[in-house]
Amino acid sequence: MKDTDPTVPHGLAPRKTPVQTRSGATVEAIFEATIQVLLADGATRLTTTRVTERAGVSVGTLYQYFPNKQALLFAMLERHFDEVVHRFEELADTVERVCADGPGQPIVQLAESLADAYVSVKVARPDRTMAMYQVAGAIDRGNLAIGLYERLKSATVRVLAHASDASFSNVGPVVFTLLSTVSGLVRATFENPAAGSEGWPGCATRRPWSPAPI
Amino acid sequence: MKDTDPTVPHGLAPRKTPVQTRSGATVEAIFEATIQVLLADGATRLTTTRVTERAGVSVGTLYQYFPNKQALLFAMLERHFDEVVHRFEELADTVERVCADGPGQPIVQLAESLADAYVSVKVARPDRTMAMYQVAGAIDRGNLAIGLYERLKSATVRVLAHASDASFSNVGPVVFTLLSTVSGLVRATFENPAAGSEGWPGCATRRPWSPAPI
DNA sequence: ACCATACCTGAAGGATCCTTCAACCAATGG
DNA sequence: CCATTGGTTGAAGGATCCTTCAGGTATGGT
Repeated sequence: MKDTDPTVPHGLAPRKTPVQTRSGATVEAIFEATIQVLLADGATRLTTTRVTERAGVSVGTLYQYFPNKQALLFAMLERHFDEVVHRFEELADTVERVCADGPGQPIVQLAESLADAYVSVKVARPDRTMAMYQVAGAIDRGNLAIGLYERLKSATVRVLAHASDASFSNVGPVVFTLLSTVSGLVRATFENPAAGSEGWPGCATRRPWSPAPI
Repeated sequence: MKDTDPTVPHGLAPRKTPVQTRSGATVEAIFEATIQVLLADGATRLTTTRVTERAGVSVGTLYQYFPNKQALLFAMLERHFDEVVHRFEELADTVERVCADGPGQPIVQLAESLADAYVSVKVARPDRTMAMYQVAGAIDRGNLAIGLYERLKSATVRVLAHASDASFSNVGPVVFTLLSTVSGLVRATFENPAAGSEGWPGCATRRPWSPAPI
């Protein structure tokens, strides 16, 4: 009965969902261990055995919840992304409530709120953010975001609709550009802490290297 | 005597450089095959055997030029990035020649030229661009760009210096932001052709999926 | 306290994969 | 034309890695 969700690529759906509290903690430990292994050993050395060892459980346990390694990574990606989406929807709700029947807010302020929402999720868990960057390329994201991106987009549109000094005839490109540039800047900053903070007032540069945008 | 270049991480330096034309073609074929395998089978299925099969050479040949798989990917990344840098330096030369002792150009135009330079390299070889995105996360980029990013930065600074209507007290953050946002937008467009072109006047949307910014 | 279920274990099968090396072919220049 | 150096081959060793499954343990509702 599983593996029917059209938004999840074939063979990547979780095998079962934890029902007892113990197993809930187990899956959580596996997720956390995956991040640690990813940051410590890199994506190429990410192994089901290494993950389960670090999580303090047996390999078989992992395969109880995920049909294969890809499914584990996919689930992590989905979870992380869902958090961003959720944060955006919260912001949209707030903005709608505040600007219920007022004049709205300046577009600059709305854009800053959106950027803040995005950054806040990333900064809250830098390790997870970095881990996601590592696997994002190697994963078959397929139609991961076919629904998730739509939600992100509509939340953004809802926010942008309350601009007091701007209105968009077609928001599509606007939203895409906004999200792409913000995520690009954030990603570059995470991956190049040296170059990212260098020269910025009040930012201390620590690491002496600076890989650049591919 | 090899593996002494401080800008190349330990163990990732090429074993030897082709000297005859035949071997030059071989290495080129290996690079090309790597891209194809990357796009066809994904990063996780990228295998030295698969690459050499597709390149029409033997496995041993690959290991004659690269000490290991990582080194091959690293060399590709370096080569691709070097092309971007080169394109930027060309642009800087051109701008300096044109604005030799004139009033310079509007900052908007200079920024557009820079963006164009970046995009032109990416668009010239979409396959290679996509391949780079796939491996960029999984590769130990280490100090890949410690020198390469400096060149990219200084070329950008040289261009920006000829703005007729702007001057920057510290260009560091400006350059970083410019490059990060442009690369972010380009990457998102490459990875999400649907969402990237949707709603843009004169852009035909083809694919029905749209993974979003991680 | 008891039992149906949920959950966990970890050795082992089977499948790749990375890398080497000894033997063999091709080119270049004197 | 021949010797030297450059280039290629591909089977095989050794190392992981993914995934399963039969057997055992914990949980929580009754």
